[in-house]
Amino acid sequence: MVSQPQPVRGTHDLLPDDFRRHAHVVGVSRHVAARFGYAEMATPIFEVTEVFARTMGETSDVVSKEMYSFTDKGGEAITLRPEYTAGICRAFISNGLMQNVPVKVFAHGPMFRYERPQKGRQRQFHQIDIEAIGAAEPACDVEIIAVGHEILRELGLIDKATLELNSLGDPESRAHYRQVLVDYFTGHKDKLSKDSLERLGRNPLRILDSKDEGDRKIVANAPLLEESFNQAARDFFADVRRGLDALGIAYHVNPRLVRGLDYYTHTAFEFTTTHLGAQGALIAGGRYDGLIEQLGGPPTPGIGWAGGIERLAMLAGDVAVAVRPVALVPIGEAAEQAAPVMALKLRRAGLVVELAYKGKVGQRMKRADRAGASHAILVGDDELKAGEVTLRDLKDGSQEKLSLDAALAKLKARG
RNA sequence: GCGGGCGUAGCUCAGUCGGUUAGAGCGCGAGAUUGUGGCUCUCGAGGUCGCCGGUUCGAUCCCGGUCGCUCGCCCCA
Repeated sequence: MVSQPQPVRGTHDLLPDDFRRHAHVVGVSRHVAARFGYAEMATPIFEVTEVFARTMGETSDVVSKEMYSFTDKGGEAITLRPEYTAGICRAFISNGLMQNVPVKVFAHGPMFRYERPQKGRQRQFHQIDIEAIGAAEPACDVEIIAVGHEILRELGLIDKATLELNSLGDPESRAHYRQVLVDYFTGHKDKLSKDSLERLGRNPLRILDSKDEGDRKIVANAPLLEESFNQAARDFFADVRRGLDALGIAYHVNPRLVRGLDYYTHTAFEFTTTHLGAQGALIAGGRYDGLIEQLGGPPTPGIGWAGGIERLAMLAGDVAVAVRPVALVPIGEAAEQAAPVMALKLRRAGLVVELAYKGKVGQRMKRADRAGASHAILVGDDELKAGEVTLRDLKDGSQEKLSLDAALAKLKARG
């Protein structure tokens, strides 16, 4: 036997049951987003590598080791998108959308990161994404977080999630804090873990998040971010918290919450869960006021978040099939000929019809049952001649003879 | 990229202290029931025991490698 093809490591097929769960997450998100005034859009699945390299920071893990990059036949450096934000910001610039601010959008689709797969982590995975570009007010931060909160609520996951909140301050505050931190940790250089020593040069804020025992002791006495805040940063964060309080959205201020990507400022947040092993983040995002400018656009504030569809779907669990079908079971030559026409008529009327075209009557009924049909419509040659069908309720086994139109009316009435 | 665990039927898993025909449940197919599904009973199909190599008279079992999955680290949705 020839060796059988396998999916590429870290990729997965979405069989109908999986797909239904995914579609449910996307569907709920889309509707909630629409109610908040976010319009759906999409950008290409790949971009010029520069788009991600410039926005996410050369030193971030995503850019330095996780990108699916290749050179196309025209010699262009291309990368499969590892996240949505950069692409949407690029689209904002390319399409001159600065005329339309604030641009509030919802998007979803596959993302690609070359990582070691784990539970809730794949190389091709899917995200829902919300962005509000051109809004600098804390009210927008509150709204963005509220969208995520509502989505989790409608998915029935709000009890499994915690909102972690922090502020990284404005660029001035953040830069100041970075220096303070570097100074502090440099003083404890000899006691830092190897990983954190690495972070010191690359992304010192990350050390705050370290899981290493020794690091944690040093971190415990580290200067706090908010001590570096200027008045503007302080006021902004207070406004965001007030807004969340007003909406009754519970959160936990976590001073150690820092984002991996360089472009974040001010509000940073994560809806986390303890139900997915090492992968806690369900939805994560924050404000990125300098990003558009970094990409070559005009100075434009922005804020957004991304949510992992696989993770959300895993937690949300099974989703029932929306509509149970009706099985049309022809018996005999003439009925077989007539059945497709009858089925089409029912389908045009809006019913979901499973046409049983194989096997003996018993087998056809068995298939009807397995397809989850609520009713079976049996048509024999004699019934056909009489202009009748037998409508059988598969739940209680009751059945009656009536015209196809009458059966249709009855099924429609039941919904 | 680093470390641990695991790969036996479509699925969930037994099993062989290394020995001839590798099992169960579920699912699938046929029949009991030639115009009636679910329940029951009978029968059946389906496996190079992940792959390659080594040790051995003999390997699904032991060893090495490899691929895949999984858990954790890094990082992230």
